[in-house]
Amino acid sequence: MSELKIQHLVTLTGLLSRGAKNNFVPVTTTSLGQQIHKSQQAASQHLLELEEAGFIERMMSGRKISVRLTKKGYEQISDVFNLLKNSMGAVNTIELGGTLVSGMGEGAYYMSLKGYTKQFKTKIGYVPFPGTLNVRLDKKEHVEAARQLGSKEGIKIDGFSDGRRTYGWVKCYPCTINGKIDCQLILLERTHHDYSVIELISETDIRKRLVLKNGAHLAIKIPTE
Amino acid sequence: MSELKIQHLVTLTGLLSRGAKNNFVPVTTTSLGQQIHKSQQAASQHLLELEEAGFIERMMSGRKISVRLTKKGYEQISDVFNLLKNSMGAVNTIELGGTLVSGMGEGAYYMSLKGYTKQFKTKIGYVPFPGTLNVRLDKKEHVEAARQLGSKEGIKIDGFSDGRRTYGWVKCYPCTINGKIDCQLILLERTHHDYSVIELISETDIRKRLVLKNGAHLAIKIPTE
DNA sequence: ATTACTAAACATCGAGTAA
DNA sequence: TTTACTCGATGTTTAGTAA
Repeated sequence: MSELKIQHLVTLTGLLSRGAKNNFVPVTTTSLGQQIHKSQQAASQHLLELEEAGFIERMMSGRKISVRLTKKGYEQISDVFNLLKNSMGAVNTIELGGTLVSGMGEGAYYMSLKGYTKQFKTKIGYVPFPGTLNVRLDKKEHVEAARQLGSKEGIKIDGFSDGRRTYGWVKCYPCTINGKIDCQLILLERTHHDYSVIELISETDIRKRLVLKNGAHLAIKIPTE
Repeated sequence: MSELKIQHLVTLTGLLSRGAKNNFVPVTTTSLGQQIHKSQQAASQHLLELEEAGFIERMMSGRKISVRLTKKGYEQISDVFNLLKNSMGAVNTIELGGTLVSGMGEGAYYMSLKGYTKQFKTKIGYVPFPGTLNVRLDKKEHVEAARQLGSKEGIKIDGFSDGRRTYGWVKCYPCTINGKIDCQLILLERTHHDYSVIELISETDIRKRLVLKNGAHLAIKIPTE
């Protein structure tokens, strides 16, 4: 990762933020210590060690110190920055894996109600094929990830009432199956305590398109942000 | 700086780069140890402590571990990233301070030679007012910064010969005086071993414009990059 | 005021090892 | 195989203090 001792990165960053990239800037070990939440003595030692390692240049005028980063020092901090940048950009998808199971058939019924289909048309752009794909998540961590998904923003289909009973909201999350088929993972208000089986809807009949039988394994990717 | 122990930042970054932002990802303490250049035991301990501090969630299936970052964990690493980002962007100017002194008068003579003025006109856009502003740098670190400036790229005015003698190159660095007047700091081949007095040229007569007497204090800012 | 030394307290690490 | 414990070695920080 780096020649730089990790503890010194903080100190180096403190110096950088004081403008020590190009200029010698005056630094007292006391103020630097406060900045890095360490003692005056620690700051003093860090400066000595950073100089020894060639990351900074120190210049004493009387008892005062001025410091600036060397090329090497700046490059080190820059390396760490890039590492962090790359790591942060790394993952913006949630990946789930599971087994296709037969639904109860109720999903198909509910999702084809006028109260829902009108909203689907405007909010996800199509009326779903009648019938949901039910996928059992086999791994603990995938169930947990699905639960986490529930706390994120999705496309909200509002609930409604037909006078006799009420129908809960549905949240849609665009995703892909096996990297090929675009579909929506839906979370239902009425079942939102069980994340071990998820439901997927799509414009076309996915079972037919992928020639899927119950027991087939599916990989589902959900982009986030 | 952060609630996060600095030593754990590396571990957290390692997890992040494995995609542990949204998904639980399987992690063995041995492989994590290798990734962060520490032992299996250290990695194990880091995970325990990171969980305790609320930065990650661990999930054990048998002897295997899956891990993902919590919101708090991601925010912490994101904070560090932003801190670094801000620090890195912080300073792109060199700042010098010094006292106005009377020049030898030779600067004025040399700079008004045809061999130079023709190049000034094309390379910095004007023919400088005849006469340079000499500024004595009073602080050690400013002299050092000026020396450092010499190793950077500037606008190069080539030397020339009039048949009897040769005249050295001049490097120009755009800068401002007291945040107001645009001018050029010039480094001369013939004097480039002494950085304790710098010379400034400008299109107009700076002494008059700023009503400067010898002994006046000047602040000079030189943008870099 | 300042830097930086010493010595003791504290933290971190890895070898060995249990489960 | 794993994870994670104990414990001795090593590294780091701080209090006290000299200069």
